[in-house]
Amino acid sequence: MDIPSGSPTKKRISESTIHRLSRYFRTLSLLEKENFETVSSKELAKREKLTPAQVRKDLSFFGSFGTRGLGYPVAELKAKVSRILGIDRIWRVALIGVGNIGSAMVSYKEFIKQGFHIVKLFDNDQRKIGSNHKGIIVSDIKNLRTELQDDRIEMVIVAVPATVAQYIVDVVVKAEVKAILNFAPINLKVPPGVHVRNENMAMELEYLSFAMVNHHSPKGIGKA
Amino acid sequence: MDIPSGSPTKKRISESTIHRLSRYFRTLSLLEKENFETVSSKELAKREKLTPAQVRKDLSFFGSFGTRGLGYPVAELKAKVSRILGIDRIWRVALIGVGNIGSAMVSYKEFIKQGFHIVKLFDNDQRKIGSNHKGIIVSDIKNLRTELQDDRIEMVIVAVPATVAQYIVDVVVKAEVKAILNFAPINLKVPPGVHVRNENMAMELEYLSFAMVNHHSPKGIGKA
DNA sequence: TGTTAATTGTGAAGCATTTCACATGAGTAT
DNA sequence: ATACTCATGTGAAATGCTTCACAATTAACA
Repeated sequence: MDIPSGSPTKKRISESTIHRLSRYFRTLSLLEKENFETVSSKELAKREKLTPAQVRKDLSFFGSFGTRGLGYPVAELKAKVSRILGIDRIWRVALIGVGNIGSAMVSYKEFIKQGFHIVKLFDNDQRKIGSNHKGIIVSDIKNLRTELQDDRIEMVIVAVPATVAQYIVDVVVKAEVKAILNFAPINLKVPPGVHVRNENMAMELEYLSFAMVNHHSPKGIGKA
Repeated sequence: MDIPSGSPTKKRISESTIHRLSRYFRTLSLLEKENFETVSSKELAKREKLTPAQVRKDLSFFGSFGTRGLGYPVAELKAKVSRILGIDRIWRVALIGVGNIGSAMVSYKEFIKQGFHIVKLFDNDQRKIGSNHKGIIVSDIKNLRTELQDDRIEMVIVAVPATVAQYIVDVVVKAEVKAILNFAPINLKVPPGVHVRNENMAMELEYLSFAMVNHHSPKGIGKA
């Protein structure tokens, strides 16, 4: 339906392409608010600091969504991209660990905007269990496995200390959750078929640090 | 001492290599705690789910740190990597926007561990200005430019609403700060020579979403 | 209705990154 | 000493990603 039919060989789509699709989605939402009817690959590229060819190639992996001479219909393309990313629906998400980062994530607007609904919170701290965060009552982590299953949770966000993250994830895996966003700074072990993405804010600061000490100009050719 | 001298052609180092160096650094810290004297590219690769060749190639861009037949000396390699990344020193960081994410970042352990010291906080909310977060008094954002300069801030973390992020960043740029970690979901415009990295947690959830709807798991999660 | 201008979609070329494969050097044991 | 083993460092091959360049297609307008 969305992918050109008669293509039996599912090409591997690169991680970079998917990340760019996320960015296109965000920009398309903005363009929609700005009342653009259509947008060219040129304009989209300009806003994302990419080449027009890159934009067209990314989209072409999934179909032909534009009109030659005109560009892409904004609303329609946005719908297609959200379909491709799988965010044309609601995902039921649980957050494990209501500490500093966890609390921030409960209120993180970008999640809700894109269909990620945090519907359960877990913690092991008696002072937090039973308390209310943005309308959600914190559950005891003792019941993690059963509650994840009973509530048909599809994704979890792990925001617990590194020391217990693997233990928690083992339980999450037993509850047959197949997608994990991990904030703990460790390499989690999961069986095949379970997807893990790591979020580590220090890595981006480290990149900045590297860039600064090497005097790389962001655009350009190395050394000043 | 660090980079092979007499190499006039500074090869461009890829973003992936830098990110992997961050990961090596973290793993080397762990290995050090586990009392490993040396580590082979094979072992490092296993822990990071990479190939040994990848590890060796990454390191080889910066010098020869290993001993044939033996591997790499853990403590020494860790020191070299931290030198390469520029985290063998303290960076003076300011955090702008003490909201949900901002507050979480003040307490984020990975920053301190790697030399990123948040020494200033800014907000525009009168109720927050003057309050104390982990020993730091929140400053009025009105004084942003002068205080950034007076306190010799080298990096800023922008955790303000998207609507005001560009305005804030313009001030930050005027204060001659050259490195920005941006949590606002917009594409910031900065002049050449200013480094920006974006952090958007929703993007990783979107990647998970994509992975789930495309790549069915081996055991088959019943989705049609 | 024909001509012009715009912009897509896409093979192919051009780069960049990863992996291979092996010579090389270091340590160890006899 | 010599032989043997291990694991690095690195050109070269393989793979993957981005950009180019242009035919194809559409809208606008005379």
